[in-house]
Amino acid sequence: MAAVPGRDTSATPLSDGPAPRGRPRDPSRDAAILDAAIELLVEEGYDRLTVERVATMAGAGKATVYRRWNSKAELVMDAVARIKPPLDTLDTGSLDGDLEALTTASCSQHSELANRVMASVASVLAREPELLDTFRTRFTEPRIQLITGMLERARERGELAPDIDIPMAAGLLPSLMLQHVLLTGMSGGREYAERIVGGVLLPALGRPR
Amino acid sequence: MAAVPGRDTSATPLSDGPAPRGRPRDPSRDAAILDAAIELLVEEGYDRLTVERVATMAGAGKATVYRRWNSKAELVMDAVARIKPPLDTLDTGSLDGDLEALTTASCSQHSELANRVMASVASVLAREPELLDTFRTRFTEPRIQLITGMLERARERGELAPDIDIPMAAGLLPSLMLQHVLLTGMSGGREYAERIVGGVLLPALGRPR
Amino acid sequence: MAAVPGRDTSATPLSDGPAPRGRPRDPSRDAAILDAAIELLVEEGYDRLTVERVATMAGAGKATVYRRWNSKAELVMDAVARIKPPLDTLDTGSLDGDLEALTTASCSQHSELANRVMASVASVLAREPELLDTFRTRFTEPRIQLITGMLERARERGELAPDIDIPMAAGLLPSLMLQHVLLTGMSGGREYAERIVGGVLLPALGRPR
Amino acid sequence: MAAVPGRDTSATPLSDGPAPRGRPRDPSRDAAILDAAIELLVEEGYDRLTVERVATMAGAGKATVYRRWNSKAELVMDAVARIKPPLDTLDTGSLDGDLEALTTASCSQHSELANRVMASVASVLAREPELLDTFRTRFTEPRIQLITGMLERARERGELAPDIDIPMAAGLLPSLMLQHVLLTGMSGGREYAERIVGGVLLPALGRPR
DNA sequence: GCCTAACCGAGACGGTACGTCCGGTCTTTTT
DNA sequence: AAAAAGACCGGACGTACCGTCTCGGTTAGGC
Repeated sequence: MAAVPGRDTSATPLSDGPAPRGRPRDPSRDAAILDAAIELLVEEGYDRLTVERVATMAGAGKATVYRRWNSKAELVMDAVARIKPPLDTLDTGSLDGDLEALTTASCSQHSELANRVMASVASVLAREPELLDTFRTRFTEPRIQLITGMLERARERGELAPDIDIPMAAGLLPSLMLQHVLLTGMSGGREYAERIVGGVLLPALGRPR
Repeated sequence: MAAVPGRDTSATPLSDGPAPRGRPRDPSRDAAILDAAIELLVEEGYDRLTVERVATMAGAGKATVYRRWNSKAELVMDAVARIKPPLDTLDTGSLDGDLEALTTASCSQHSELANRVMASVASVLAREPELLDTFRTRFTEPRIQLITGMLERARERGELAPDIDIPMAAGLLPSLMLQHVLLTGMSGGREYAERIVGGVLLPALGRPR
Repeated sequence: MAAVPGRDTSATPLSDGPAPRGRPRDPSRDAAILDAAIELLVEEGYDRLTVERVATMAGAGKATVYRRWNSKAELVMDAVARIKPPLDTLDTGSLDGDLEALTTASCSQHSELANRVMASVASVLAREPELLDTFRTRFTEPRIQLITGMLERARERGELAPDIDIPMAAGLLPSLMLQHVLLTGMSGGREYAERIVGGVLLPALGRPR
Repeated sequence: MAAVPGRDTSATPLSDGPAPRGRPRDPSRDAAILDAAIELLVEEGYDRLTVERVATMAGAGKATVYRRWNSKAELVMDAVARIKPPLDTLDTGSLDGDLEALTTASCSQHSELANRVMASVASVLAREPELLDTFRTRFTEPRIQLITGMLERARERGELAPDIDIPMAAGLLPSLMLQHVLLTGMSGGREYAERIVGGVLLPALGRPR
């Protein structure tokens, strides 16, 4: 597999080359820089975030940043990819239980942050296909996969009609939550998540209202 | 109604004050500048768009731009607000007919452009509540209103169950289309719009699949 | 003779053309504008003086200024030319008396102002030969002529050796006074003028110290 | 001695402070920028000179210019101060020899250039006392000092009457040469310099014509 | 235990866009 | 037709940021 886009790992190759010489990179700088990037991204948005400030906040020099990432865009993308989904797995044994857990997760502070970041970053994605790919692979798809898995388990248990369009239904909740943050600037809260699940998602899954 | 945010109309007040003195603003400059802004926004994205180039393309001076808008962000926001929805009304007399027209409109080149622009602009909206407001009032809500109207007419005709969550359902199609553009960089095409309508929207409206 | 450079008199021709139609120019605007120009020139210098401010101070519009002068430089030059020498004639009947009067005039507030203005305007003169000509004809030469006349009368009275280089000697006092203002920013005062006359001018005229 | 006004030396202190950190300023940029500034100043004059062009000619960025000087005015002043007098010393052993050398120097191309630059810059000096001070200290006074020294040596040798006003006499030649350039736009040439020395300076020094 | 290469923070470098201001022109209404 | 007012184009100013480079100083090996 190719090297992960958005990250310059030239000095710390996985496949050991001709033996690394010189002082090795300080791995603690990575975390410090990415944390600072996330913080600024959330507080200020993509275009107010400056590499200089990220470096300063991380107690690093600009060169240390650019040694690891080729551009501001790649740095930010990598920072975003670090945001872990709120739930790793989502398996309570029943669709109703899973949906309950999903509802809770969808309105968590963590999810709101993810949505804000997504908004910040949309303009870059729109013109950098490579970064879009990184972003999808490392950020969006894991989240969608969570719901897709949930729905597939439900189908296997016979809780879902066999003709439900699972990939589409899986995108429904995240998409509407993102839309809401984009258009109001605020999280919708648990109330809003419940309204989506009850009013739109369940009917779309062929469940009675 | 209050003055529209994102636009400096100080020299052309709607409510005629103490008689305007001096040379009036040339309204043709507004159109020329906004058109240039939209063109650049679509071609280059928000942060590659420069005010200088917008002005030059419009055959205007930078001062003429900044006399009307206080910043690049406000200019762009106003330009976006000028994008008209592809359909002004959507009334074929039946829900099925309306949905057919909506499907067509949702995957039109025009809608795709609007979604791309929305992506370009999301990062600015995220940190400027005033601009977000302008944007919602003049761009998003008219679009949502179109679908809301359609659904309300359907309900009046008895084509919809009375307990359908219309506002939520109205956001469904645009939200998923935007999501798709954001995450793939391409329009989904008519195919994708049909899949949303058939697989998610109709069920959510309580219609048989 | 050609029209005086630095002044656009096209609408008030000396040689009566095809009879002037419409509203005649308001001659009071000329004075108001030139006065404002002088004031700003002295207070702020040539490059901080703006035509806008001159017009506003004169209670005029910019067009009224540009109808009369073709450029800021010409306006300023014309304003400078309006500064009258402190003494029109200088004839007490004896060289000593004339020199006394000259000394007094040379350190007057009026002369200091003229020198400041000269400093302000030097940079324009250096690259606009036409304006330099206007300036010499209407400002510098009348002043030099005053002293030249004084020295010629002295020679006729036999108070001067016949081989004195009168034009050169005539420039001596103004030149050193200007130099002083240029290099110190302040007038030298009567003391300084007396020192020039006694220590340099009189000896140069072949008079005993 | 205090820091030289008109120059931001904050990053290269003469008195070594707490050890300089980061990449040191490239001294070659100073020279390149100042040379470009002088060239443009002579060719175009003060107000046609633009910082952008200076930077481009020097192969520098605007930031590099503004890191060193706070404004165009300070940059130009510093550039002027770099112009070296055509003669460092002036000592032939006799007053006549020194005067001969001075005459030659006074009508050199170099002196004319200095006078043109002085004219360019006079308007800024008139309103910025700090810059005037820099200018005097680093440009005017060294030149005057040359002649003052010459006259003092002559006095020691007994070639001058003891009551000659040396500072005043020292200013005579440069002042009249500057005046000439200012008022004619051309150098007077050797002829004019000789006329000053023979017709005004020598008599003022009490020497027979 | 020293040598050397690559790291580190700091910050200067070339380039480019921002938003402001001014010169000179043009277009309104009013006189 | 001239007046005041002020919009118009063009272009310079001084600031800020991106991505690169260069300092002095540090931290691993390899010898």
